[in-house]
Amino acid sequence: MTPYDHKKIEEKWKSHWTEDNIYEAVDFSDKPKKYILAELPYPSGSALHIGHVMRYTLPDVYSRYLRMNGYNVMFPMGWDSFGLPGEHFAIQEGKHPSKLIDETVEYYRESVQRMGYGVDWNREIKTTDPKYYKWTQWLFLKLFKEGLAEYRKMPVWWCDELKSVLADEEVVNTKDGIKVSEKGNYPVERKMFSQWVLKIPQYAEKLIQGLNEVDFPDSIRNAQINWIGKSEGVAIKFKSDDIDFEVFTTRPDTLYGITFMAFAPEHPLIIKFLEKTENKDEVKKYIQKTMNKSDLERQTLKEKTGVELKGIEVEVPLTGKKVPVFIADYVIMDYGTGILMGVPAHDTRDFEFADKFDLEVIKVIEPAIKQDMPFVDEGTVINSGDYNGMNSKDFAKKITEDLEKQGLGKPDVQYNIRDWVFSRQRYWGEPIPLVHLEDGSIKPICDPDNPKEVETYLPLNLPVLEDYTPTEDGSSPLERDQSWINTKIDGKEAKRETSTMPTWAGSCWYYIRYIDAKNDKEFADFEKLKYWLPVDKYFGGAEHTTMHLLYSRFWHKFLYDQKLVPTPEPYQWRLNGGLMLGVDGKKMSKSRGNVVEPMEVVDEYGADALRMTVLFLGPYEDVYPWNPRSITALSKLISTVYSLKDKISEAPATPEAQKVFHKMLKNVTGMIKNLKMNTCVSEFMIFLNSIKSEKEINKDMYLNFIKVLAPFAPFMCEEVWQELNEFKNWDKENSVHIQEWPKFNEKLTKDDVIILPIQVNGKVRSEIEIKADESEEKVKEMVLSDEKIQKYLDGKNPKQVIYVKNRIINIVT
RNA sequence: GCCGUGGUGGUGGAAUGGUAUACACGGAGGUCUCAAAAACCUCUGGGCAAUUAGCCUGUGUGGGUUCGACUCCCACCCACGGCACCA
Repeated sequence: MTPYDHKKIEEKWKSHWTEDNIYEAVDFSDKPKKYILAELPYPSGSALHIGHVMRYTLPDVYSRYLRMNGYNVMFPMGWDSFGLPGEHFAIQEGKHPSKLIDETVEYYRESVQRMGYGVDWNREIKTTDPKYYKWTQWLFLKLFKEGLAEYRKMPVWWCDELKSVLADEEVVNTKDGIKVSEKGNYPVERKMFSQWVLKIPQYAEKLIQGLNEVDFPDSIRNAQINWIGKSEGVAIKFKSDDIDFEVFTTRPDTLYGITFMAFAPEHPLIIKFLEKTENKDEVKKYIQKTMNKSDLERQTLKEKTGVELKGIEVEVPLTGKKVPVFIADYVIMDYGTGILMGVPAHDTRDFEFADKFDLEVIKVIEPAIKQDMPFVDEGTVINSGDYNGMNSKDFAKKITEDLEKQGLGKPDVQYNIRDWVFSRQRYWGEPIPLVHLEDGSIKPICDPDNPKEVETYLPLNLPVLEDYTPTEDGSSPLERDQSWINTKIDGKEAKRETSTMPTWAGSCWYYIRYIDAKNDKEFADFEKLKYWLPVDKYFGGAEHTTMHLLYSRFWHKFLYDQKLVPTPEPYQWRLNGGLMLGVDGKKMSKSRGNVVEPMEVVDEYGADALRMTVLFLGPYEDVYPWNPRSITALSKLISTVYSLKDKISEAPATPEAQKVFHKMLKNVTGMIKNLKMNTCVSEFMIFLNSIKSEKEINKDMYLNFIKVLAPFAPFMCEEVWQELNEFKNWDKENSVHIQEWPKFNEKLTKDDVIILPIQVNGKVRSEIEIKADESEEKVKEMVLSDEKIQKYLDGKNPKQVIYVKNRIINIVT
């Protein structure tokens, strides 16, 4: 008996598989295609970490299963190597990112191979490779050409700790309502900057509608819809003497309840009102005070503040009522028109404001059941002229029509989603391929639709800067390289844009590049895209739900409109993976000392054992603490299977062994399809528990088991497969991983004798042994004559007897 | 507050409306051993009872549908995740 030497065996097969690229995905193969994708890692450590192992193992098992079932499977891998994580790692290590990243990628590739992931290495991509980011820049130029990229001076989130601006999505709320950076939880503040934005709101509707075409879990669908934040309502025209403006509302049915109007302090129309108002100084003072408030103050502010524009009135359309005008800090400038109609009776915030300023409250909707004000649900319309008595929902439609007829309003839709801040004043990113001319105009460095220009001017290489660290004032480190900045376009002096793109840029389209990774004429061949798209199954992290997953859908929809991709959605199906916590049940971190290094685990127990361990934990999407006992159990399982090869014989399997095998095969075949890998592992254990003490094990059965186990424990299974088949030299055609998945025999999965539980009034009281598929009559007869059951019947006839074939019988008395 | 997901032994978790707790971890006892580890075997939801049986109870709480409910319906409680002065 040879003990299982995981180190030697895993190293051997890793080399063979990689050298022969046995997991190659073939373009235009006759086999049906499956594109299985897992989010690409950003290399920012010494190797893959345990989170990656959690994310990649199940998709790998699944794609191996598909490959063995006759599919042309693509399971690619690449490196999201631009961006803050890599740059931070470089600063920390004191090395230049351009050097460090390549070393890091080597380690990552090595650890992916050590885990046994079945990747097609011909399709490997790296977002920092100029051959790759040439096309990232090209895509940006396409967006720019279509008016979806814009340079704008605007308030953006600035994080002093990270020395970087952040997109809305990269800023999160703490429990106390304070805004911090998503990466690292550092405080952020609003600052005015000139930034590049991508107009994702233009695709808001398409991004919502597209969710109906794909198979995403409700949690993800819901989170994206929530983030986009669609509200349907009416834009209503208001008037104050000669000043006209529009207000967005979702509740036109409360029009008769308006008792004031409120403007955001930043609103540009206020200047016009200032000339007329009686308390000009007071108003100016209020605005100044509000604007000077730090974001922190405004965020945590409990009480609403405001000031009345004395002497100014606004006329409410249809009703003709005149109402006072306020400036209030609870009105947000960038939502709707930055103005709201105050209906205190039916809006909690307006109610609070009216209460503080002692304003009139007019109830215009009567709830079915008496309730305190403010009442925000539907009810019966009152105090609204001719409309009284209607249901408020119907009234909303009616008044919208009436407003529209009189030219006083029209249906309108508003979205919460904001323009995506796309530039970063950091070194480690794709340079934005634009130049600024002396007259202030901005030009692309080439026309993306002119192949010759594209060939000449792209990629715009990132210059190698000795000092790449971020600047104190938030300007780009690229400004240190004057020779790079100063350039000429059409003979005119120009300065290059010095901002770079955010981490997200490269990952917006990487799944497209895998399809045609080496194309240097275009970003990808359309025919190949037609074959491979959409991604059939996409695995990733929940943290990307409103970032990468939304951003890449946005780019894809744009590309679809440009007829550059054949499908309206990139990903047909999506599942978010869970997390591995430390032994203590807390988030892994170096300071807590609870980090599990997967490569150390592989050294000690082998990759197969680690793979099985993370699969056995439970469902893919859940969060688990690391259990060091579990790895020993699964490592034992691997050794057990390996040692069983010494027991194989040509003698036919016993009927019992056959039954256990085919049951296991049937169950696993069904479960793996549904990605229930944890119960697959249980099935393996049940099978092994039942046969491991046999003196002899039938060779065919054992080899079929090895095939089924191969996606889970690829190294050990390859070793056993090669040995028992007596393949002397390695030939990729003989790999266990491209063998056909064994078929189970339905007949052999069925028991001949069944222990049938007997219930009396729904409670199990006894059981009898019956032949499988015994007639109902016979079963009933046997059951009713059962001694124990007779006791429960007490001489009476049962009212009803329900027999579920081969499963259960219930006697109702 | 709104939206979503979930709540099963000491722990991770299994269960097309059909014997709840498969499989594993942990625990208890045993075999082997001078001893320990490893390995193997038995037991392991709670309670009553106990040679054997047997009985009661039990999937967050309270109702309902059903011969039968972890599963379906209604109400509530709790945990986690997303959004949030979004008009």
